[in-house]
Amino acid sequence: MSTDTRQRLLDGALAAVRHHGVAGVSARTIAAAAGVNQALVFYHFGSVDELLAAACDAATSARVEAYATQLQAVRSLRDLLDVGRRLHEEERRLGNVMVLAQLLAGAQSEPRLVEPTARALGLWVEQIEATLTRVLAGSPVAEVADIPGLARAVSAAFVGLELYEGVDADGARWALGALEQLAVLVEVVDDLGQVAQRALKAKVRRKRVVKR
Amino acid sequence: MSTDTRQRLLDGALAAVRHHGVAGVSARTIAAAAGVNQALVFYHFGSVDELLAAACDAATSARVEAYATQLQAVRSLRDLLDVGRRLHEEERRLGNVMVLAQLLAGAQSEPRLVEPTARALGLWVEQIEATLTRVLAGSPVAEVADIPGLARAVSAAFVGLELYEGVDADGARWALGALEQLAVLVEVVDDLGQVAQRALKAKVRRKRVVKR
DNA sequence: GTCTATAGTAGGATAGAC
DNA sequence: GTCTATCCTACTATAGAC
Repeated sequence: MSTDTRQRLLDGALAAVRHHGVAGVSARTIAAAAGVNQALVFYHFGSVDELLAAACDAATSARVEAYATQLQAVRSLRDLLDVGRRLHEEERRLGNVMVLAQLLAGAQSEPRLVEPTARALGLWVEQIEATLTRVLAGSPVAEVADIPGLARAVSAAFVGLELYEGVDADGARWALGALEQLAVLVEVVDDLGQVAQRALKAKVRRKRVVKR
Repeated sequence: MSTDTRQRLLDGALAAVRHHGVAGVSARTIAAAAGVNQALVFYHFGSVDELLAAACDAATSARVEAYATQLQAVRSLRDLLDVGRRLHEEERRLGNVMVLAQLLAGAQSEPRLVEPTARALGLWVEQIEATLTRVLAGSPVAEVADIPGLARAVSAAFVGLELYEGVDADGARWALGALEQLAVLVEVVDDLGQVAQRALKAKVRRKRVVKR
């Protein structure tokens, strides 16, 4: 059946990227992973790049959707850290972040991959941004933090950490732990009394004025 | 001359990775960029991967050395941000972060690239860690922040940002701006009076105990 | 050390049988 | 829709002339 083969190719493309990286992926390795004939890559998708683009789109939408409800339930920074850690571990286990990292690397010199990878990363950014906005509402941190920018930084950082993990697993775990600990600082600030918070906000505003 | 050709190949390798990515780099593209014959890649380095490894090593040592004195002169967070921004812009202009990102992507499925890329990233981590340790000494932030872990997180994040920049330049700039602004929070905390700082430190310690 | 030439392999893509 | 067969290109790597 056609739809079945298409799906096998989409799955095979992800598997091949996980296993061989962008540098080693080809119509042949994808077809092998999918258990179908090599010519079908071109029949169904036209070219290897277009198949990779489609696979990236499909995989990311599916994963983001799977986490949307969990993220929407997040109300505190502590919740966010819990969901974030679960999300990171699961995506890593499924190899999805790796695929995104590899395709981003490929997109740097393959224009046809730019749009799909940007869109995929954009889907994650969207979710993270909405969640951060909700969680940090009213916090003094919201005075300093540019939340849309922060959501983008977090997304990019996870890609970098994934690549780092591949060459130094201990170092990457260390880095991840440090980021989680850093969130404690935000909690501490949020737990300050009203008076101290107001003083802090004032200080922050003064700094920002000076800075510009 | 031999040493001249070796150098041309090392430079050519970096140029080729910048231009074609790991996925598109080959003995031929490197030789073309170096303006030498393709067979010399194998004569001087044995294989493409070994040349890439050597180029990665050489380039990173050179760049880290070039920044070591500037980083050692950093005494405040404001200094660090200034040097950090200059460093980031220059490395980006030279395309060095891109090379590291591409080789990290390649290393995920090419074991021979693991050691050189880990070492290259390690050189940056070393510098950043030493600088952070110096700058944050005595700050309440040092109570929460696991500095070695943070140095690793920062290094990995820059790699991710570089890849992000390739598919969404505006988003990446936004992210970078957000991270710089976040540093203001640290400054604010550092500028608190003695009493407030002591109170904050105590709060942080309590949090950490609870957390474990 | 550097070049030419070439063997051998892998990949993109298409034509045509089924 | 799927498979076989095939063309063409680009690659790694080496042998051998200079």
